[in-house]
Amino acid sequence: MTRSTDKAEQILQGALPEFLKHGYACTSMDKVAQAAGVSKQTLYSYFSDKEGLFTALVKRMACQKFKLVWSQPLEGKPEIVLRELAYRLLGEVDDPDYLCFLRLIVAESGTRPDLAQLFLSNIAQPALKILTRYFQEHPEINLPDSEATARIFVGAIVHFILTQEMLHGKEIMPMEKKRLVDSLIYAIAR
Amino acid sequence: MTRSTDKAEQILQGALPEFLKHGYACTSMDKVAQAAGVSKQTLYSYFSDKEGLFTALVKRMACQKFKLVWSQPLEGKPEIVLRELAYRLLGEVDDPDYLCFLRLIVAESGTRPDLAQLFLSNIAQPALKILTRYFQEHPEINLPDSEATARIFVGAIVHFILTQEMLHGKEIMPMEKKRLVDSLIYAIAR
DNA sequence: GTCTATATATCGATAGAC
DNA sequence: GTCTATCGATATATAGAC
Repeated sequence: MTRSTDKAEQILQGALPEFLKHGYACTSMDKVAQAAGVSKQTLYSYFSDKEGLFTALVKRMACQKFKLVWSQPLEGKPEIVLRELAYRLLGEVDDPDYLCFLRLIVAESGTRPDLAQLFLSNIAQPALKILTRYFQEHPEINLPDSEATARIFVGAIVHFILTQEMLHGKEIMPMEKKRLVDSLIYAIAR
Repeated sequence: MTRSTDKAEQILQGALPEFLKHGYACTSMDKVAQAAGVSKQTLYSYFSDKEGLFTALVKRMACQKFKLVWSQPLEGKPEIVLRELAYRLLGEVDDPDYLCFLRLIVAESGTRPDLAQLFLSNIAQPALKILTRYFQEHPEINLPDSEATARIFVGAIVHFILTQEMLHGKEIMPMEKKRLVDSLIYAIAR
């Protein structure tokens, strides 16, 4: 690893919390420079402009920091595996940075569709594929459409995170995780 | 209706497409004034500042333009009713403004939790309540938890809209609406 | 009440010293 | 290569003419 990539890393690490907290428009290059401990000119020597820095940062987050880590393959009794999987997904939002990252992707998806698709192909799609494959390899669950059912499973959980955590529904329309997971498993693997 | 509220209406109508298209930060008061056909000073005579205008606009959208309209109560055979309901929800995103509105709510939910909660209580929660009630009044579907199941139903559809339309997943990981709806009804009302 | 003109601040990006 | 200083553009918000 060369010295220049170290500096780039330093910049990206400084920029990360700024963009996560304030979003693209409300993050200034001055703040990034200050947070990274370098001058503004150094920023522009490593990244072409604000857009380039942001793009590099989102790629880094989608490919490293928030990359889906489902190391071990799914094996075992459906009710156990699906319950374990549901709680693992629900647990990801215990990281506040992850919520901010999701918010950022949605917020910028209108003007930066390529970043949204990068998120999908690196995070959402792998999860769906693993789950789809599990359904296919366990015909005892007897599903008519493994892929569509995988989307229902993931969708119910993502929607729960969206409403409860991201949109602050916890306080006005609370729902216990256990009730959602129980009903989800009843619906799919009863 | 007084003359002043007419003018306020005119401003809000001009501001609507600007905020929907560009988001809060990238919408300038100059552009709003131009779009509404009034001077900038008139803006500030009807609204205290940019924040006040934006808040009033989101309230208007949540209470009027995008308010959930489920006039007729849900009645009939579960498979028919649920299918009809699913397609009605999926059809709402044929309005591009609705997608932008959702994006805006999510984008600003970090710094404006009150607006996110306004969206939930005026749009998301009523939908869940109506569906929950339908489940409760149709015990032949035999669900262990009506409220949790309603969240699964709505969640699967919202997640579909989120990934396919908002995050532009249509092009890289397409899924037919019919497959999702079929599997959803199989999972819940089989 | 409404418009033109402007005050003040901050942004992204750059030029020049070392 | 890195920093300090600054340019030009644009933002919110306001003051004064009519």
